[in-house]
Amino acid sequence: MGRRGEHSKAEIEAMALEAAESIIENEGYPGLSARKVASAIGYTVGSLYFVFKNLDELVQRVNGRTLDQLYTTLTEAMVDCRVPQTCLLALGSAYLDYATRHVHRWRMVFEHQPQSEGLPLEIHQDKMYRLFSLVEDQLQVLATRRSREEITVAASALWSGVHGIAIMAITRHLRSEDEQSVRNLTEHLISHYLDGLSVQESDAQTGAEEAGIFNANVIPSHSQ
Amino acid sequence: MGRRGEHSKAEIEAMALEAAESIIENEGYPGLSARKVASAIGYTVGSLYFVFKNLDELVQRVNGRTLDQLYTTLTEAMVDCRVPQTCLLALGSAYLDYATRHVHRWRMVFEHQPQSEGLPLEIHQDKMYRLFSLVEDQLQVLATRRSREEITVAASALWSGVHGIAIMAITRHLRSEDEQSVRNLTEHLISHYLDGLSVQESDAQTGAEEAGIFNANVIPSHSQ
DNA sequence: CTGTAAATATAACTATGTTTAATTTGTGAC
DNA sequence: GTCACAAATTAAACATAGTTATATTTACAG
Repeated sequence: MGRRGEHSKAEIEAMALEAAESIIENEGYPGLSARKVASAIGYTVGSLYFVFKNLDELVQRVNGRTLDQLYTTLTEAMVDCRVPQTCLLALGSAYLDYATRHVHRWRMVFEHQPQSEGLPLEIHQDKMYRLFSLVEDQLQVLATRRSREEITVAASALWSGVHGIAIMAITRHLRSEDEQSVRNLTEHLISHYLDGLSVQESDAQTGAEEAGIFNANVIPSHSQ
Repeated sequence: MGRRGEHSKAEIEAMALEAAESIIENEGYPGLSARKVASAIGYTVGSLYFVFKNLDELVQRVNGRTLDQLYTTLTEAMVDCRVPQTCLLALGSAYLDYATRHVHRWRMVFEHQPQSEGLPLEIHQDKMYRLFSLVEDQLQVLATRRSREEITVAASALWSGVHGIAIMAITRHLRSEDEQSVRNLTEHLISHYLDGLSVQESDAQTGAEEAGIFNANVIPSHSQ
Protein backbone atom coordinates (compact mmCIF):
# COMPACT_ATOMS: atom_id res chain seq x y z
CA MET A 1 0.00 0.00 0.00
CA GLY A 2 1.47 3.27 -1.03
CA ARG A 3 1.35 6.71 0.43
CA ARG A 4 -1.12 6.37 3.26
CA GLY A 5 -0.29 9.80 4.49
CA GLU A 6 -1.21 8.80 7.98
CA HIS A 7 2.19 9.75 9.31
CA SER A 8 4.74 12.19 8.03
CA LYS A 9 8.32 11.15 7.63
CA ALA A 10 9.20 13.01 10.82
CA GLU A 11 6.42 11.28 12.68
CA ILE A 12 7.55 7.84 11.63
CA GLU A 13 11.05 8.78 12.66
CA ALA A 14 9.89 9.83 16.11
CA MET A 15 7.75 6.72 16.51
CA ALA A 16 10.64 4.50 15.51
CA LEU A 17 13.00 6.17 17.95
CA GLU A 18 10.55 5.77 20.79
CA ALA A 19 9.91 2.15 19.94
CA ALA A 20 13.63 1.46 19.71
CA GLU A 21 14.22 3.12 23.07
CA SER A 22 11.56 1.00 24.65
CA ILE A 23 12.98 -2.21 23.19
CA ILE A 24 16.50 -1.34 24.27
CA GLU A 25 15.34 -0.35 27.71
CA ASN A 26 13.62 -3.69 28.14
CA GLU A 27 15.87 -6.13 26.32
CA GLY A 28 19.13 -4.32 25.83
CA TYR A 29 20.88 -3.65 22.56
CA PRO A 30 21.07 -7.32 21.58
CA GLY A 31 17.27 -7.41 21.65
CA LEU A 32 16.99 -4.65 19.07
CA SER A 33 16.17 -5.56 15.51
CA ALA A 34 14.93 -3.62 12.52
CA ARG A 35 11.90 -5.82 12.10
CA LYS A 36 10.98 -5.51 15.75
CA VAL A 37 11.07 -1.74 15.62
CA ALA A 38 9.12 -1.68 12.39
CA SER A 39 6.37 -3.94 13.59
CA ALA A 40 6.15 -2.03 16.86
CA ILE A 41 5.13 1.07 14.95
CA GLY A 42 2.87 -0.78 12.54
CA TYR A 43 5.14 -0.73 9.54
CA THR A 44 7.29 -3.28 7.76
CA VAL A 45 11.03 -3.35 7.77
CA GLY A 46 11.52 -1.69 4.42
CA SER A 47 9.94 1.51 5.66
CA LEU A 48 12.62 1.90 8.29
CA TYR A 49 15.19 2.25 5.56
CA PHE A 50 13.08 4.92 4.02
CA VAL A 51 13.63 6.99 7.14
CA PHE A 52 17.05 5.88 8.39
CA LYS A 53 20.10 5.07 6.38
CA ASN A 54 20.63 1.94 8.45
CA LEU A 55 20.32 0.58 11.97
CA ASP A 56 23.51 2.29 13.03
CA GLU A 57 21.97 5.64 12.33
CA LEU A 58 18.91 4.75 14.37
CA VAL A 59 21.11 3.75 17.27
CA GLN A 60 23.08 6.96 17.04
CA ARG A 61 19.88 8.93 17.13
CA VAL A 62 18.74 7.07 20.21
CA ASN A 63 22.10 7.77 21.82
CA GLY A 64 21.74 11.44 21.05
CA ARG A 65 18.36 11.53 22.74
CA THR A 66 19.76 9.66 25.73
CA LEU A 67 22.50 12.25 26.12
CA ASP A 68 19.96 15.05 25.89
CA GLN A 69 17.77 13.42 28.50
CA LEU A 70 20.77 12.85 30.71
CA TYR A 71 21.75 16.48 30.43
CA THR A 72 18.29 17.60 31.46
CA THR A 73 18.25 15.20 34.38
CA LEU A 74 21.61 16.42 35.62
CA THR A 75 20.73 20.08 35.43
CA GLU A 76 17.49 19.45 37.27
CA ALA A 77 19.42 17.62 39.97
CA MET A 78 21.34 20.76 40.76
CA VAL A 79 18.49 23.18 41.43
CA ASP A 80 18.60 22.62 45.18
CA CYS A 81 22.30 22.88 45.86
CA ARG A 82 24.14 26.06 46.73
CA VAL A 83 27.75 25.08 47.34
CA PRO A 84 29.94 23.55 44.61
CA GLN A 85 30.82 20.53 46.74
CA THR A 86 27.17 19.74 47.28
CA CYS A 87 26.36 20.38 43.66
CA LEU A 88 29.06 17.99 42.53
CA LEU A 89 27.76 15.35 44.88
CA ALA A 90 24.27 15.93 43.54
CA LEU A 91 25.59 15.57 40.02
CA GLY A 92 27.30 12.31 40.85
CA SER A 93 24.24 10.97 42.55
CA ALA A 94 21.98 11.91 39.67
CA TYR A 95 24.37 10.39 37.16
CA LEU A 96 24.39 7.15 39.08
CA ASP A 97 20.62 7.22 39.32
CA TYR A 98 20.21 7.70 35.61
CA ALA A 99 22.70 4.97 34.77
CA THR A 100 20.95 2.59 37.12
CA ARG A 101 17.46 3.35 35.91
CA HIS A 102 18.28 3.24 32.22
CA VAL A 103 21.11 0.76 32.19
CA HIS A 104 20.83 -0.45 28.64
CA ARG A 105 20.28 2.87 27.00
CA TRP A 106 23.04 4.43 29.04
CA ARG A 107 25.50 1.66 28.28
CA MET A 108 24.72 1.84 24.59
CA VAL A 109 25.95 5.42 24.46
CA PHE A 110 29.44 4.25 25.35
CA GLU A 111 29.45 0.74 24.02
CA HIS A 112 27.97 0.94 20.58
CA GLN A 113 30.56 1.04 17.88
CA PRO A 114 29.18 1.87 14.44
CA GLN A 115 30.42 -0.42 11.72
CA SER A 116 30.47 2.27 9.07
CA GLU A 117 32.44 5.22 10.39
CA GLY A 118 30.05 8.02 9.67
CA LEU A 119 28.64 11.10 11.27
CA PRO A 120 28.38 10.17 14.93
CA LEU A 121 31.60 11.57 16.28
CA GLU A 122 31.06 15.30 16.34
CA ILE A 123 27.48 15.20 17.55
CA HIS A 124 28.28 12.99 20.46
CA GLN A 125 31.38 14.85 21.47
CA ASP A 126 29.47 18.08 21.72
CA LYS A 127 26.77 16.55 23.86
CA MET A 128 29.38 14.92 26.03
CA TYR A 129 31.30 18.15 26.43
CA ARG A 130 28.10 19.77 27.61
CA LEU A 131 27.94 17.23 30.42
CA PHE A 132 31.54 17.78 31.40
CA SER A 133 31.01 21.51 31.44
CA LEU A 134 28.43 21.10 34.18
CA VAL A 135 31.26 19.82 36.31
CA GLU A 136 33.63 22.48 35.12
CA ASP A 137 31.25 25.21 36.18
CA GLN A 138 31.22 23.91 39.73
CA LEU A 139 34.95 23.40 39.87
CA GLN A 140 35.53 26.88 38.59
CA VAL A 141 33.64 28.29 41.54
CA LEU A 142 35.45 26.03 43.93
CA ALA A 143 38.98 26.62 42.69
CA THR A 144 38.91 30.21 41.67
CA ARG A 145 42.61 30.66 41.09
CA ARG A 146 42.97 27.74 38.68
CA SER A 147 43.24 28.36 34.96
CA ARG A 148 40.61 27.28 32.46
CA GLU A 149 42.84 24.44 31.31
CA GLU A 150 43.40 23.20 34.80
CA ILE A 151 39.66 23.21 35.39
CA THR A 152 39.10 21.26 32.20
CA VAL A 153 41.57 18.64 33.27
CA ALA A 154 40.11 18.41 36.74
CA ALA A 155 36.58 18.03 35.42
CA SER A 156 37.66 15.34 32.98
CA ALA A 157 39.42 13.37 35.66
CA LEU A 158 36.70 13.68 38.26
CA TRP A 159 33.80 12.99 35.95
CA SER A 160 35.48 10.11 34.20
CA GLY A 161 36.03 8.71 37.65
CA VAL A 162 32.36 8.89 38.51
CA HIS A 163 31.57 7.33 35.16
CA GLY A 164 33.97 4.49 35.90
CA ILE A 165 32.27 3.74 39.19
CA ALA A 166 28.92 3.64 37.45
CA ILE A 167 30.21 1.18 34.88
CA MET A 168 31.92 -1.04 37.38
CA ALA A 169 28.79 -1.12 39.49
CA ILE A 170 26.46 -1.85 36.62
CA THR A 171 28.66 -4.54 35.12
CA ARG A 172 28.83 -6.15 38.55
CA HIS A 173 32.57 -5.85 38.84
CA LEU A 174 32.54 -4.32 42.29
CA ARG A 175 32.49 -6.21 45.56
CA SER A 176 29.67 -4.15 47.01
CA GLU A 177 26.58 -4.67 44.94
CA ASP A 178 23.89 -2.76 46.80
CA GLU A 179 22.85 0.65 45.60
CA GLN A 180 23.79 2.44 48.80
CA SER A 181 27.41 1.40 48.90
CA VAL A 182 27.87 2.35 45.26
CA ARG A 183 26.43 5.73 46.06
CA ASN A 184 28.86 6.01 48.96
CA LEU A 185 31.70 5.08 46.64
CA THR A 186 30.84 7.99 44.40
CA GLU A 187 30.67 10.40 47.31
CA HIS A 188 33.94 9.04 48.54
CA LEU A 189 35.74 9.60 45.25
CA ILE A 190 34.33 13.06 44.73
CA SER A 191 35.03 14.30 48.23
CA HIS A 192 38.53 12.89 48.44
CA TYR A 193 39.40 14.23 45.06
CA LEU A 194 38.13 17.67 46.01
CA ASP A 195 40.08 17.50 49.25
CA GLY A 196 43.15 16.76 47.18
CA LEU A 197 42.40 19.69 44.93
CA SER A 198 41.97 22.07 47.84
CA VAL A 199 45.34 21.09 49.25
CA GLN A 200 46.73 23.70 46.92
CA GLU A 201 43.67 25.90 47.19
CA SER A 202 43.69 27.28 50.72
CA ASP A 203 40.44 29.21 50.53
CA ALA A 204 38.28 26.70 48.74
CA GLN A 205 35.55 26.64 51.38
CA THR A 206 33.16 29.49 50.70
CA GLY A 207 29.82 27.91 51.55
CA ALA A 208 28.56 27.82 55.09
CA GLU A 209 27.01 24.76 56.67
CA GLU A 210 26.63 22.74 53.48
CA ALA A 211 30.37 22.42 53.24
CA GLY A 212 30.35 21.07 56.74
CA ILE A 213 27.96 18.33 55.75
CA PHE A 214 30.18 17.67 52.81
CA ASN A 215 33.31 17.26 54.85
CA ALA A 216 31.52 15.17 57.43
CA ASN A 217 30.66 12.73 54.68
CA VAL A 218 34.23 12.24 53.62
CA ILE A 219 35.08 9.33 55.82
CA PRO A 220 32.09 7.73 57.52
CA SER A 221 29.93 7.78 54.39
CA HIS A 222 31.05 4.28 53.43
CA SER A 223 31.50 2.80 56.85
CA GLN A 224 28.04 1.32 56.88
CA MET B 1 36.02 -37.00 7.80
CA GLY B 2 35.88 -38.39 11.24
CA ARG B 3 38.34 -38.54 14.05
CA ARG B 4 41.49 -37.19 12.51
CA GLY B 5 43.19 -37.19 15.84
CA GLU B 6 45.44 -34.39 14.70
CA HIS B 7 44.38 -32.18 17.56
CA SER B 8 43.01 -33.01 20.95
CA LYS B 9 39.90 -31.30 22.20
CA ALA B 10 42.04 -29.07 24.41
CA GLU B 11 44.25 -28.15 21.49
CA ILE B 12 41.32 -27.16 19.33
CA GLU B 13 40.00 -25.13 22.19
CA ALA B 14 43.29 -23.27 22.54
CA MET B 15 43.56 -22.70 18.82
CA ALA B 16 40.02 -21.36 18.67
CA LEU B 17 40.66 -18.98 21.55
CA GLU B 18 43.79 -17.63 19.94
CA ALA B 19 42.07 -17.21 16.61
CA ALA B 20 39.16 -15.45 18.26
CA GLU B 21 41.49 -13.13 20.13
CA SER B 22 43.25 -12.23 16.95
CA ILE B 23 40.01 -11.51 15.13
CA ILE B 24 38.68 -9.41 17.98
CA GLU B 25 41.94 -7.55 18.30
CA ASN B 26 41.83 -6.65 14.62
CA GLU B 27 38.16 -6.16 13.87
CA GLY B 28 36.50 -5.79 17.24
CA TYR B 29 33.70 -7.89 18.64
CA PRO B 30 31.33 -7.15 15.76
CA GLY B 31 33.86 -8.77 13.44
CA LEU B 32 33.78 -12.03 15.31
CA SER B 33 31.80 -14.91 13.88
CA ALA B 34 31.73 -18.62 14.51
CA ARG B 35 32.52 -19.47 10.92
CA LYS B 36 35.43 -17.06 10.85
CA VAL B 37 36.99 -18.61 13.92
CA ALA B 38 36.40 -22.12 12.63
CA SER B 39 37.93 -21.50 9.24
CA ALA B 40 40.88 -19.71 10.84
CA ILE B 41 41.81 -22.92 12.62
CA GLY B 42 41.05 -25.17 9.66
CA TYR B 43 37.78 -26.59 10.88
CA THR B 44 34.14 -26.07 10.01
CA VAL B 45 31.63 -24.30 12.15
CA GLY B 46 30.06 -27.41 13.64
CA SER B 47 33.30 -28.37 15.33
CA LEU B 48 33.25 -25.20 17.37
CA TYR B 49 30.06 -26.41 19.00
CA PHE B 50 31.79 -29.65 19.80
CA VAL B 51 34.20 -27.67 21.96
CA PHE B 52 32.14 -24.70 23.17
CA LYS B 53 28.54 -24.65 24.21
CA ASN B 54 28.01 -21.53 22.14
CA LEU B 55 29.69 -18.30 21.08
CA ASP B 56 28.96 -16.69 24.42
CA GLU B 57 31.09 -19.25 26.14
CA LEU B 58 33.94 -18.65 23.74
CA VAL B 59 33.75 -14.94 24.40
CA GLN B 60 33.73 -15.50 28.15
CA ARG B 61 36.81 -17.64 27.83
CA VAL B 62 38.57 -14.96 25.84
CA ASN B 63 37.61 -12.43 28.49
CA GLY B 64 39.04 -14.64 31.18
CA ARG B 65 42.33 -14.84 29.33
CA THR B 66 42.35 -11.10 28.84
CA LEU B 67 41.92 -10.56 32.56
CA ASP B 68 44.75 -12.99 33.30
CA GLN B 69 47.01 -11.25 30.84
CA LEU B 70 46.07 -7.89 32.27
CA TYR B 71 46.90 -9.10 35.76
CA THR B 72 50.32 -10.28 34.66
CA THR B 73 50.98 -7.01 32.88
CA LEU B 74 50.04 -4.98 35.93
CA THR B 75 52.17 -6.98 38.35
CA GLU B 76 55.13 -6.70 36.02
CA ALA B 77 54.64 -2.95 35.84
CA MET B 78 55.24 -2.69 39.56
CA VAL B 79 58.63 -4.35 39.84
CA ASP B 80 60.53 -1.10 39.67
CA CYS B 81 58.60 1.01 42.13
CA ARG B 82 59.32 1.30 45.83
CA VAL B 83 56.82 3.79 47.22
CA PRO B 84 53.06 3.19 47.12
CA GLN B 85 52.35 6.46 45.34
CA THR B 86 54.77 5.57 42.57
CA CYS B 87 53.43 2.04 42.39
CA LEU B 88 49.89 3.29 42.01
CA LEU B 89 50.96 5.64 39.26
CA ALA B 90 52.75 2.76 37.58
CA LEU B 91 49.61 0.67 37.86
CA GLY B 92 47.50 3.39 36.33
CA SER B 93 49.95 3.91 33.53
CA ALA B 94 50.17 0.20 32.77
CA TYR B 95 46.40 -0.13 32.81
CA LEU B 96 46.05 2.68 30.35
CA ASP B 97 48.75 1.15 28.18
CA TYR B 98 47.03 -2.19 28.10
CA ALA B 99 43.64 -0.68 27.35
CA THR B 100 45.13 1.36 24.54
CA ARG B 101 47.07 -1.48 23.00
CA HIS B 102 44.29 -4.03 23.18
CA VAL B 103 41.27 -1.81 22.87
CA HIS B 104 38.79 -4.29 21.54
CA ARG B 105 39.67 -7.18 23.78
CA TRP B 106 39.76 -4.91 26.78
CA ARG B 107 36.42 -3.33 25.98
CA MET B 108 34.82 -6.71 25.44
CA VAL B 109 35.53 -7.65 29.05
CA PHE B 110 33.21 -4.93 30.22
CA GLU B 111 30.84 -4.60 27.32
CA HIS B 112 29.87 -8.10 26.40
CA GLN B 113 26.57 -9.14 27.87
CA PRO B 114 25.84 -12.86 27.52
CA GLN B 115 22.36 -13.57 26.27
CA SER B 116 21.97 -16.72 28.29
CA GLU B 117 22.79 -15.94 31.90
CA GLY B 118 25.23 -18.68 32.66
CA LEU B 119 28.50 -19.25 34.40
CA PRO B 120 30.45 -16.08 33.74
CA LEU B 121 29.71 -14.10 36.87
CA GLU B 122 31.78 -15.78 39.53
CA ILE B 123 34.85 -16.36 37.41
CA HIS B 124 35.04 -12.80 36.26
CA GLN B 125 34.42 -11.33 39.64
CA ASP B 126 37.31 -13.25 41.13
CA LYS B 127 39.68 -12.15 38.42
CA MET B 128 38.49 -8.60 38.78
CA TYR B 129 38.90 -8.68 42.54
CA ARG B 130 42.47 -9.80 42.01
CA LEU B 131 43.09 -6.62 40.04
CA PHE B 132 41.53 -4.44 42.67
CA SER B 133 43.59 -6.09 45.36
CA LEU B 134 46.76 -4.91 43.65
CA VAL B 135 45.55 -1.42 44.41
CA GLU B 136 44.47 -2.35 47.90
CA ASP B 137 47.91 -3.64 48.74
CA GLN B 138 49.46 -0.30 47.88
CA LEU B 139 46.82 1.70 49.69
CA GLN B 140 47.25 -0.43 52.76
CA VAL B 141 50.91 0.53 52.95
CA LEU B 142 50.08 4.15 52.32
CA ALA B 143 47.26 4.53 54.82
CA THR B 144 48.33 2.27 57.63
CA ARG B 145 45.71 3.31 60.12
CA ARG B 146 42.72 2.68 57.86
CA SER B 147 40.61 -0.43 58.32
CA ARG B 148 40.39 -3.20 55.74
CA GLU B 149 36.96 -2.02 54.73
CA GLU B 150 38.09 1.52 54.24
CA ILE B 151 40.94 0.31 52.08
CA THR B 152 38.54 -1.76 50.00
CA VAL B 153 36.33 1.24 49.43
CA ALA B 154 39.27 3.46 48.58
CA ALA B 155 40.67 0.96 46.10
CA SER B 156 37.28 0.53 44.44
CA ALA B 157 36.81 4.25 44.06
CA LEU B 158 40.29 5.01 42.85
CA TRP B 159 40.55 2.12 40.43
CA SER B 160 37.08 2.59 39.02
CA GLY B 161 38.15 6.14 38.42
CA VAL B 162 41.18 5.12 36.44
CA HIS B 163 39.02 2.70 34.52
CA GLY B 164 36.59 5.47 33.72
CA ILE B 165 39.33 7.64 32.30
CA ALA B 166 40.49 4.78 30.12
CA ILE B 167 36.99 4.25 28.77
CA MET B 168 36.33 7.90 28.13
CA ALA B 169 39.63 8.21 26.35
CA ILE B 170 39.15 5.16 24.20
CA THR B 171 35.59 5.99 23.25
CA ARG B 172 36.78 9.45 22.25
CA HIS B 173 34.59 11.25 24.73
CA LEU B 174 37.36 13.41 26.15
CA ARG B 175 38.47 16.73 24.79
CA SER B 176 42.13 15.85 24.84
CA GLU B 177 42.75 12.98 22.49
CA ASP B 178 46.50 12.53 22.53
CA GLU B 179 48.03 9.78 24.57
CA GLN B 180 50.11 12.05 26.76
CA SER B 181 47.27 14.17 28.09
CA VAL B 182 45.24 11.08 28.91
CA ARG B 183 48.22 9.75 30.80
CA ASN B 184 48.42 13.06 32.64
CA LEU B 185 44.74 12.84 33.46
CA THR B 186 45.30 9.52 35.16
CA GLU B 187 48.24 10.82 37.15
CA HIS B 188 46.15 13.82 38.06
CA LEU B 189 43.26 11.77 39.39
CA ILE B 190 45.46 9.35 41.32
CA SER B 191 47.63 11.99 42.92
CA HIS B 192 44.78 14.30 43.88
CA TYR B 193 42.80 11.45 45.27
CA LEU B 194 45.76 10.30 47.34
CA ASP B 195 46.30 13.83 48.54
CA GLY B 196 42.71 13.83 49.66
CA LEU B 197 43.20 10.54 51.43
CA SER B 198 46.28 11.78 53.27
CA VAL B 199 44.40 14.79 54.56
CA GLN B 200 43.30 12.51 57.35
CA GLU B 201 46.50 10.50 57.30
CA SER B 202 49.20 12.81 58.63
CA ASP B 203 52.18 10.48 58.26
CA ALA B 204 51.44 8.99 54.87
CA GLN B 205 54.80 9.94 53.37
CA THR B 206 57.31 7.23 54.18
CA GLY B 207 59.31 7.03 50.96
CA ALA B 208 62.19 9.38 50.31
CA GLU B 209 62.72 11.13 47.01
CA GLU B 210 60.15 9.14 45.04
CA ALA B 211 57.39 10.76 47.02
CA GLY B 212 58.85 14.09 46.10
CA ILE B 213 58.63 13.27 42.44
CA PHE B 214 55.11 12.16 43.03
CA ASN B 215 54.06 15.39 44.66
CA ALA B 216 55.82 17.46 42.06
CA ASN B 217 53.67 15.82 39.41
CA VAL B 218 50.44 16.78 41.05
CA ILE B 219 49.85 20.06 39.34
CA PRO B 220 52.14 20.70 36.39
CA SER B 221 51.76 17.21 34.96
CA HIS B 222 48.86 18.32 32.79
CA SER B 223 49.86 21.85 32.10
CA GLN B 224 51.54 21.00 28.86
C1' DC C 1 -9.64 10.48 -15.54
C1' DT C 2 -5.08 9.43 -16.14
C1' DG C 3 -0.18 9.40 -15.31
C1' DT C 4 3.53 9.97 -12.36
C1' DA C 5 6.08 9.98 -8.36
C1' DA C 6 6.06 9.15 -3.51
C1' DA C 7 5.09 5.86 0.18
C1' DT C 8 4.73 1.40 1.53
C1' DA C 9 4.88 -3.60 1.28
C1' DT C 10 6.79 -7.88 -0.41
C1' DA C 11 10.33 -10.55 -1.70
C1' DA C 12 15.02 -11.65 -2.23
C1' DC C 13 20.01 -11.94 -0.87
C1' DT C 14 23.59 -12.75 2.16
C1' DA C 15 25.39 -13.70 6.64
C1' DT C 16 24.72 -15.11 11.16
C1' DG C 17 24.19 -18.59 15.44
C1' DT C 18 22.69 -22.97 16.30
C1' DT C 19 20.93 -27.79 15.60
C1' DT C 20 20.53 -32.01 13.23
C1' DA C 21 21.84 -35.44 10.22
C1' DA C 22 25.19 -37.59 7.71
C1' DT C 23 29.91 -39.38 7.10
C1' DT C 24 34.42 -40.64 8.05
C1' DT C 25 37.84 -42.90 10.80
C1' DG C 26 40.35 -44.61 14.85
C1' DT C 27 40.23 -48.43 17.98
C1' DG C 28 39.04 -52.59 20.54
C1' DA C 29 36.98 -57.38 20.20
C1' DC C 30 37.21 -61.54 18.24
C1' DG D 1 42.65 -58.92 9.76
C1' DT D 2 38.04 -57.24 9.67
C1' DC D 3 34.00 -55.74 11.75
C1' DA D 4 31.37 -53.03 14.55
C1' DC D 5 30.93 -49.23 17.42
C1' DA D 6 31.78 -44.83 19.10
C1' DA D 7 34.05 -40.50 18.47
C1' DA D 8 35.30 -36.67 15.51
C1' DT D 9 34.19 -34.01 11.85
C1' DT D 10 31.64 -32.26 8.09
C1' DA D 11 27.61 -30.98 5.52
C1' DA D 12 23.19 -29.58 5.44
C1' DA D 13 19.24 -27.40 7.32
C1' DC D 14 16.72 -23.78 10.06
C1' DA D 15 15.57 -19.48 11.92
C1' DT D 16 16.61 -14.86 12.14
C1' DA D 17 19.29 -10.77 11.09
C1' DG D 18 20.50 -6.40 8.11
C1' DT D 19 20.05 -4.64 3.78
C1' DT D 20 18.62 -4.08 -1.03
C1' DA D 21 15.64 -4.57 -4.95
C1' DT D 22 11.25 -4.94 -6.77
C1' DA D 23 6.50 -4.61 -6.85
C1' DT D 24 2.31 -2.33 -5.63
C1' DT D 25 -0.66 1.02 -3.95
C1' DT D 26 -2.25 5.68 -3.59
C1' DA D 27 -2.26 10.79 -3.42
C1' DC D 28 -2.14 14.38 -6.21
C1' DA D 29 -1.20 17.27 -10.79
C1' DG D 30 -2.76 18.08 -15.08
